[in-house]
Amino acid sequence: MSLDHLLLGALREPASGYDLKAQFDAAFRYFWPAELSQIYRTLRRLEDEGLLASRAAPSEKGPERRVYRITKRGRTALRRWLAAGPSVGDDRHAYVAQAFFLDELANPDAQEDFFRALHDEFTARHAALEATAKEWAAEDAGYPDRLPEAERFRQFTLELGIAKTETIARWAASCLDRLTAGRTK
Amino acid sequence: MSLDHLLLGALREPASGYDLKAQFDAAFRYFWPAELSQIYRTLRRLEDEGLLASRAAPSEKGPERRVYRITKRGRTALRRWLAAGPSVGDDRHAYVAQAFFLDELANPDAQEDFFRALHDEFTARHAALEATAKEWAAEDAGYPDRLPEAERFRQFTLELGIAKTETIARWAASCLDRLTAGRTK
DNA sequence: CACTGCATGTAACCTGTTACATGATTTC
DNA sequence: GAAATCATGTAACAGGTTACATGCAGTG
Repeated sequence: MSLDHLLLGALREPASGYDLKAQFDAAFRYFWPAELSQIYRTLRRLEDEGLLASRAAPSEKGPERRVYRITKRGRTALRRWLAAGPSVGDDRHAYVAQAFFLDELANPDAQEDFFRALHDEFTARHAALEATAKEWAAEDAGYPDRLPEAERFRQFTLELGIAKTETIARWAASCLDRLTAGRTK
Repeated sequence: MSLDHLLLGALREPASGYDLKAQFDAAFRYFWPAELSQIYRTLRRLEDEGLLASRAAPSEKGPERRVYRITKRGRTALRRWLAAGPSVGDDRHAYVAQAFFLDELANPDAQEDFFRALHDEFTARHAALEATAKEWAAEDAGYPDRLPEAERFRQFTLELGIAKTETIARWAASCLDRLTAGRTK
């Protein structure tokens, strides 16, 4: 049910499904991607449940927009979700499973390529998040301390992304080192 | 389709669905949990596709077992998956989304409780993985270097789990510090 | 005889992805 | 007039969860 609550959270400011998709791509992508079709479907359901309300609004360009806002009951549901404490679900990481079975790839070059590719991927993700942090730093006075409350929590989540991608990239590099060390010895 | 390949990987040694569930709970839980009902369903499909073969076998206790083994085509599919390079899917972490909206919880105590709970959770997970590493160290001679190849890769995945849980626990502690610092100031 | 562990499964449901359909407005 | 962007949706499918059903064998 997390998509429900993400939409409730995002709709503290009124927005259309299309707007929300943009927000997901820009800000939520790293911890909760979502497709437009799913967003629309969920918005309608949340309205049926009374957690959202919508009205039609003219668009500056293109067809009519349906703009959603959160209701009191929606806000209550959002707060209840937050107050229930962190919901730490399951991890599903196919690349870890691949690493687990990598001895099946008897060729040492292929094994090394695997960890090299992982290292490159997470180094790139790390760099992208660092770049975002720099943008935020340039925009907000008082960064990174003395931020307004909402920005502070957003800052926290960005920091986690940076720390995690760095950890994974470092791990991949260390695996690669040990694999190549075993060969040249 | 990752569950398919996890089962193929696990079935380099023949096993029943029930055995596999035990293996998922013991070893794969941290990167790919799976329910029995899903395992059974998938095993049957993989047999239909010719990637697995099964035979009935008597059980020492309880009803007859259905023991699966991987076929040549299955092994090829497994190798192809590994050789295709790391498949880095999407992350979906509800607790990060909660942190993102945590300003909605106006009460500072509740905000701090959130990060305290996160810290405790990941510290516990970290400790559990460290304990597993110690067990492995006690069992395997030549740990942590000079391990047989298969064990080495399992060791790598365990290390990643340890490093990631530590990173997250540290991040939560740092958020908590900054929240409390802001209050007493 | 009840309980626990072994062992296999079905059915209903929920969530998320992919492909497709529709149509308006602005830009080249 | 074609392409890009805005904007909303439907349908089919894939993957995962939950609840339930069945039945054997050993233990207290």
